Amino acid sequence: MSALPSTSRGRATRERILAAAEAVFAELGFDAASIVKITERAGIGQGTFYLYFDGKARVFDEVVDDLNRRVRHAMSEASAGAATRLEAERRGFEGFFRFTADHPSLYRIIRQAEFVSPGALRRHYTRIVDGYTQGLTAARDAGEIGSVDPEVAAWVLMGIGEMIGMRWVLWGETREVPPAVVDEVMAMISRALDARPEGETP
Amino acid sequence: MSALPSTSRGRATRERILAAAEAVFAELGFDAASIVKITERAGIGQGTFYLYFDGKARVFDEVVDDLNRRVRHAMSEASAGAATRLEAERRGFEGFFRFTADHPSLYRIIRQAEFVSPGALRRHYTRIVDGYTQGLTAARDAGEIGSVDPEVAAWVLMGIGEMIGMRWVLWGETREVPPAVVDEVMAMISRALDARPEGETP
Amino acid sequence: MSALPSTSRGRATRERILAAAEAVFAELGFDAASIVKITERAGIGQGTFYLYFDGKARVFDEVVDDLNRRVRHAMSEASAGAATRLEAERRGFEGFFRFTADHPSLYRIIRQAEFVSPGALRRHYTRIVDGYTQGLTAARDAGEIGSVDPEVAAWVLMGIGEMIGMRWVLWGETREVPPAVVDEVMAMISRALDARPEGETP
Amino acid sequence: MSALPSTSRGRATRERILAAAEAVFAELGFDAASIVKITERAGIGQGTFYLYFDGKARVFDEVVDDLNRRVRHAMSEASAGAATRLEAERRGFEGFFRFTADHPSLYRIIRQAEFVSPGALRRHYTRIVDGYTQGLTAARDAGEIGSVDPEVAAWVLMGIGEMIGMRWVLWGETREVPPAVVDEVMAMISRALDARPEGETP
DNA sequence: AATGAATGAGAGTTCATTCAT
DNA sequence: TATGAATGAACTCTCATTCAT
Repeated sequence: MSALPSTSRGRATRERILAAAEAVFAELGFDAASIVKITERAGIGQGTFYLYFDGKARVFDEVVDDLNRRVRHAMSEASAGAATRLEAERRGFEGFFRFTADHPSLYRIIRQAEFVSPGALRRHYTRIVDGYTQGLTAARDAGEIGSVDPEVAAWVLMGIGEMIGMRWVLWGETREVPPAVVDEVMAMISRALDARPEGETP
Repeated sequence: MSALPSTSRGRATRERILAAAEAVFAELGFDAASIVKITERAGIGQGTFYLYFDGKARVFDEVVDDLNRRVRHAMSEASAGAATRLEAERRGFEGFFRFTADHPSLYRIIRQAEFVSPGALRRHYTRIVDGYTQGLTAARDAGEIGSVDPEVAAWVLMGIGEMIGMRWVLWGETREVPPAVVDEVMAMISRALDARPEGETP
Repeated sequence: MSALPSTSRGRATRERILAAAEAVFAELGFDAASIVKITERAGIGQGTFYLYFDGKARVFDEVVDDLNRRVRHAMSEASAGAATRLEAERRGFEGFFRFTADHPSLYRIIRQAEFVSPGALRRHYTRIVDGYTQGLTAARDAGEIGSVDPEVAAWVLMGIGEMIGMRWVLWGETREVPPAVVDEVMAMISRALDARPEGETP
Repeated sequence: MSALPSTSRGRATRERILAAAEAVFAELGFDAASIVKITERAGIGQGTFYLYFDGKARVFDEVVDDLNRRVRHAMSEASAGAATRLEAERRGFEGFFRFTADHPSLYRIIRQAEFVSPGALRRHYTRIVDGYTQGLTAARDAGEIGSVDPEVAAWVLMGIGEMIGMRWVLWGETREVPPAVVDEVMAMISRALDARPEGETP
């Protein structure tokens, strides 16, 4: 039975466990990650772990939720203040790629989520997609893009982001998506969405 | 040290193990899948397993390779005989979705590959993408599509296929991608690739 | 090192722990009973426990002693004022059965005593038997019963009480020894002790 | 999942585990007995244990059943060939005391049964008592003893045997019930059952 | 007098792998 | 070619106890 810590010392311990867990999960994967490894990295005793979490699966859930929150924050931060939807999209993508580069753990951890807690992967993607869908709906209503189905388009964007990030950030030599590739991708997305050049009306 | 079987009986045993392994991996994931479960489903003794495979990770590798071969076969089968590149693309996608629906194991198994044998996931995607790249290069040279970068476009397509398949085949109620969604996706892809209407020259 | 409490608040805390421990031991047994469970039921912090007792085994000892004291009290209360030794015996048995029915914990806890603190079980039985022995010695000297060996007879009575209580109180449907059974048992005991009818001299 | 051994080697291993478990349970009690201690004494690996038993509680059950079978066998062996019921009873008791002296484990193990597997203790006593009940019923019908209720009498005898055995075999200095005590007890039982001297008719 | 966070030893259990048959 | 009994390292998790506050 894990309890929420009531002292500031307890709160600090909890944070240390969470951070250690994220690192170990990213490095070894859920299965190979053991409580011993997590507590060792957190610099605490094994028993202490169970004071804060009910088990390995529970920390994992929290780590996933945490990453999800942070990646969405990074994306909305990045796209804030963009003039057009397309510009927002581009900056959002760039924010996503940057976050991926800084936290390769995202991919490694997220991809295991499905087996650990059913629905976690879907929840993760859906939360991000929802943001896209809202933006695309607004853009379509404003005439910035053609009459695409916002939900379908949102999942399409999600897939593109995932795969491009994986290919160039995770597997590429430069650990970042080269500007030329971003340009190419954005051009394709722009056409796919039937985006109007700035100021033009349909 | 496992050896390739020389008798037909041996070959049959090997196949039984492979099939059992795929089923068990799909059902339980790599880690929860145990040799006992695999051998029990294959109807053989535990020791027999090691006559054919050097360990759990090795069967897993073969299962992944096998699935990869089969999904690519399904896609090329489906797109064979299409008049245009876009038509081929559409049929390929449909073949991919169908295979996914028939073998949900694909997603479940592939996603674990990364932690089991490093590079397996990348190899899987790269093989499929290579097919796309060749097709797109030919299409571009033939003027069927605009002057997109074939490799970037191929990864974009891969991402779209993955995510749409996951969203509608795995998580959708109908366990298949609704035709309307396929249409919408194909329309977006068509625009993204700057595809010329049939017979038109740039 | 635990100390006897000097304040009334301390004394109250000690009692709360003792009561909680008895309940938890009866419910779960010595081993499954944990300090956390005991302190939770007592409504105190874990550390507080060690202010009053040196460890789990020590509280257990006190609980056993306490139960022993209470069961002997219940028996002597019940038999007080009986005219003959046999009547006293009958009432004592009835008191014992009643106590057992009210505190099934007695059996459960006593039976574990042996492994927790060596000698505890023997001490428990010996204390009760001593009471019997005294009574029987007096009865024999007064000619109320035949010339049986008081100690042997006392252990015989102890065994009968234990087993009859277990059989009918613990395992019986009515959770009490039916009067007919008590009658039958008392008749057997009466004959065994060669008890003289009231007023008769040998 | 434990399986019955199919080879003679397997059968031998199972026996070794059972014997080791009985010894360790008797020495340390159920809780303090650990799988490591049992397997060490059996001279096998820890994992091997689980090939034959599903867990600690299961071996315990088998050990209890085994002891019960053996004690009943010892008692019926001892009383076989007795001329009268009372003689049979005496010899049965002596057999019981002897078995207890040879296997002090009986008491120590049996007494824990209740907490380990509910009903085990009751089952143990009931099986022995059933034997008594049959004998007493026959004796009553043959006029060897008075018209006592056989079931009540049987539990009374069970209780006497238990307590006398505990007091003199387990806790006595001689580790056996002194003949004088046996005589005294048998005299009491004889009177309690209203046993007729041989050849006499009621 | 009271607390509860922290600990680490040890519990039961699983499983990939080996090897004598 | 096939077997399955045996293994021991490693796993998750519990808990009596300590101690700074």
